[in-house]
Amino acid sequence: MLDLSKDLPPIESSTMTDVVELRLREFLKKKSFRPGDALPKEQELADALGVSRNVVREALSRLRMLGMIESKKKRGMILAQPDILGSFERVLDPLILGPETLQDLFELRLVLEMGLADLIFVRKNEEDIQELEKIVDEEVNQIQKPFRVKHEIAFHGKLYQMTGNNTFTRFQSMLLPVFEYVLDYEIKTNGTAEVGKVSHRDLVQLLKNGTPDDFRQGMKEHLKPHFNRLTRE
Amino acid sequence: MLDLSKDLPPIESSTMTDVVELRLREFLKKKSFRPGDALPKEQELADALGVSRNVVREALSRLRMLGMIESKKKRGMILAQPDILGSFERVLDPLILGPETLQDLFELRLVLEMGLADLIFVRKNEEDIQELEKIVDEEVNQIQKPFRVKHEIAFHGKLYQMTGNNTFTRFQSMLLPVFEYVLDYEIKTNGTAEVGKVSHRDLVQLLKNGTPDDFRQGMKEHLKPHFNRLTRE
DNA sequence: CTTTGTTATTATGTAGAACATAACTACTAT
DNA sequence: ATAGTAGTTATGTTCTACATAATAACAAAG
Repeated sequence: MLDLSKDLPPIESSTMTDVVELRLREFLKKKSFRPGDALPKEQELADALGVSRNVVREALSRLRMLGMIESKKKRGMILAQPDILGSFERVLDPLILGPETLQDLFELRLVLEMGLADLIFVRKNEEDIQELEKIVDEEVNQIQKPFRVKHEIAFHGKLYQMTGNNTFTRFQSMLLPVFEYVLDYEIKTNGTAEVGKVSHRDLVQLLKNGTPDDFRQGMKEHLKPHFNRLTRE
Repeated sequence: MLDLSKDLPPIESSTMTDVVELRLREFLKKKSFRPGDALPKEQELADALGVSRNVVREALSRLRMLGMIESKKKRGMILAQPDILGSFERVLDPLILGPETLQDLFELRLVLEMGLADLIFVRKNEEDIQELEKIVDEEVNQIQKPFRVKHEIAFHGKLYQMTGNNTFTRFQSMLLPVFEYVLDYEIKTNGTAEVGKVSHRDLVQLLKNGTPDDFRQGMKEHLKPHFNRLTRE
């Protein structure tokens, strides 16, 4: 018997709302509105598109969630600068995401931290180093799990922040629950989460006296246990 | 005169739809539904929340866009695996994003490509190398701009694909318009976009015979012109 | 003449009812 | 047992109506 589902994939019927959402996004791009520009009112859009105001509102509600538009009571709607990470935030829940995606995100973290070195060295300053040292100092003798996690977050979070790249920083803080989740899973299955040979303190030293490549090598050692878990797909 | 807008930030009144969207997301997490589980029907949600079905639908429309739920005509709604990059895709338009965000994303690319080395070496195989060589061969003598961009995309895109990480690959292809935009801007202002000393062909050689760190060093040289543009914030 | 209070206007926010439609169920007929 | 039929139901869509807040225009007051 031949596999029908291969030759005849189920038709995906998009709803009016889907179409309107797409059309509106195209409209915003094509007209090359500038942020702050006023948009046509809902009823006008509905009339032009030939759908009910309700459908238009559902589509607009989506764009509003993405931050592409803002609506004020009488003034109408205005184009806004969308928040690229806002929608990310809503979806990034370890309990909802599938295991493949979680693995992808975990790998993303490894790649990011390995690639950060150059940017950090361009942007770092004395205060940053001092703050890192402070974090490391508080870390001593705190080996219980909740504290370790807290310092792990503080240390690596500070590294992202040192890039001066706000998108990075927010991205990292959003990915944190994912890392924690994967780590917990790792502990449950492997018994314990190994720790790399290079400590946070070592990394700070490399940051002060080393080159970007030195720091990157240190980071690689620090993350080694995680890298060892990577499989050939 | 003191700056009133500092001391008295405008109150942000969230609409019912915003609240309902939040409540629904909490509801989905709290009840720990599994993907595929059926959700209460719209009218029940509306009654429970004490709002009109219209508001619930606007909120559901958002979740549907995020891929968190799917609706079928009679069967009701079911929880789905959200697509973390889907919403990204809608927003990632260089014409809409602000210059700071574009800069952030450009830096993200540099960080990613510097960090990819280890993952690539874990996952690479003979076919990948051959395909890369093929891309490089076609590259020769094609120095007109559209062709150069095309090969640039083909080569670096293949690198991402070699990670076997689907999230990376999609991410990269979505970021492409941003890179192109920034590069065009660079050419317009600086006259021309410089090219690093290490060519694509060199990188392939490093991939075949070198270590991850060799490859990374090569990539750094390859991207050097871009790194040189980084400012101390 | 500027500031304050009032009113009218208007576009979004919210509600409710109604019908269309697709998908599912159960029954029926041959 | 298969195909055809009718009934049921939850989402998709439309329409109407009203609440509400922001704005403008104007009137009143110092």
